[in-house]
Amino acid sequence: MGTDFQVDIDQFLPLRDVVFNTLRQAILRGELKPGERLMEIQLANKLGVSRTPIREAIRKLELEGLVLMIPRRGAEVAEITEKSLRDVLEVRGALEELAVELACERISEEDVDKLREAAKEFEEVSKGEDVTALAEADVKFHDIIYLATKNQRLIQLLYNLREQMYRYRVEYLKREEVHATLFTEHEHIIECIVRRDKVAAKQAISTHIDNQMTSVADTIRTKK
Amino acid sequence: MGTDFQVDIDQFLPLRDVVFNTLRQAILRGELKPGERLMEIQLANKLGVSRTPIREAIRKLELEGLVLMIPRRGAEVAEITEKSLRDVLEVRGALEELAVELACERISEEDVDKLREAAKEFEEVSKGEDVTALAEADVKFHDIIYLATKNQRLIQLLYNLREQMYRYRVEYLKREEVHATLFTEHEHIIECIVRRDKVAAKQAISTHIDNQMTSVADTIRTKK
DNA sequence: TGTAGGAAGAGTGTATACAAGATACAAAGG
DNA sequence: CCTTTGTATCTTGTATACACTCTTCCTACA
Repeated sequence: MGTDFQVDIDQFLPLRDVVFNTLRQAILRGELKPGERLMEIQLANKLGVSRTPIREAIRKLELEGLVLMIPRRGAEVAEITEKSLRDVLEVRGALEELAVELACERISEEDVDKLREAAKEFEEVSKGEDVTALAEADVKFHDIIYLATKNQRLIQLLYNLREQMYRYRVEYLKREEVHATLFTEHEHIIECIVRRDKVAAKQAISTHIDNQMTSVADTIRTKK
Repeated sequence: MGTDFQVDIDQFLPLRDVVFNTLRQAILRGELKPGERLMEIQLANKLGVSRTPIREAIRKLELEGLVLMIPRRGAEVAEITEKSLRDVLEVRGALEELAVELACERISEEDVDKLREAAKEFEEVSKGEDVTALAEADVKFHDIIYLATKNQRLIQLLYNLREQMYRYRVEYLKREEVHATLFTEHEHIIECIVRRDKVAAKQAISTHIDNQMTSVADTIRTKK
């Protein structure tokens, strides 16, 4: 009886981390636009904290390359150019290939089943209209592969690189004609992993990323 | 006539960056040992600054994974396990392969010449006893390849991954019997790049990294 | 003797205060 | 009319102060 005392986990997160996550999301989702200045007092007032947590959050954003520091002028949101996105995708491609390769070696039968489920769920969701849900289903699918690598450093880098493209990934998924292709690609990737066929798996994931690259490049050009 | 008034650029480095670099070096070179606590007041006194720059530096070290944050207890130097180094080397291997592949496509004739020079210099230095100089010569060689990729994100990641292994790399280079092998491998890599032979180049760099992995794993085991 | 309780100390988390550099604008001089 | 200089203001960089938590150790009581 009585209430379930569920602690709000955010309660225990230091403010700097709350601020960091907030700003990071805002930048990746395009709410804070490239070139926009991040002024400490202004942000502090807006978020209802002091300058200290703001500054500490900005230090992390700085190291992540999401903001550009100008001496004695503060931080501004880093520009995202087509070039910089291409750079990210090149790196991501290589690491995704590594990931499926390692997954072929290390994935458990259980996780293969999870992978099949995730692919199925992706197909289901793709029949609807909810692009955010679709993005999440896609994330879920790829996460299983990432985790199967058992390489913590790799997992962290892939999470990061994926988030860097959040905005553009959503644009990509808005194009309904790609949904079927994506599903087929997912199925193909699963097949390769089941057969533990590294070479084919790398090929498959590489195609998967290349398609995204082309689409993202288009999106950027037309949006500019 | 008159003097060139050249400003000391380091004069303008914010203290947080000085502290960040200092702590980073200390950790990577093993002066601050894994598990050791980084206490703010103590560090502040030692470095003659206040807690603020210390804290901001720690935020960056945190994001880089060099320190582990324990809530309300502060930062401690992250453990480096054999597993975590293997993880780093797996990732580094994949990115080095990407780098030579891109270098094959994008390197200029000029930079190929520089590469030859750097290899020669490495050979020269390897005749002496100065391990630090040898490490630097090796860095110089690989930097030329990195820069040839023209991929800023990749370059940054490779710099970072390399530094994470500074300690172990130096141990590796202390073993004189590997010097000749290294030189041969460098020569081979250059050949492949000159022929613009991506596949062979990837193979070559992969061997190069694998050798390091084996040696580093040995070093860790014996040191433990 | 062992354990519970509490007080003191140490250290982080957060806020604020102070210093100094950058910017913008206005006024003065050529 | 343009340039230059000075001043006011804004913002960052750094230091310090305060609050709160966790640990530790000592004491008192069972």
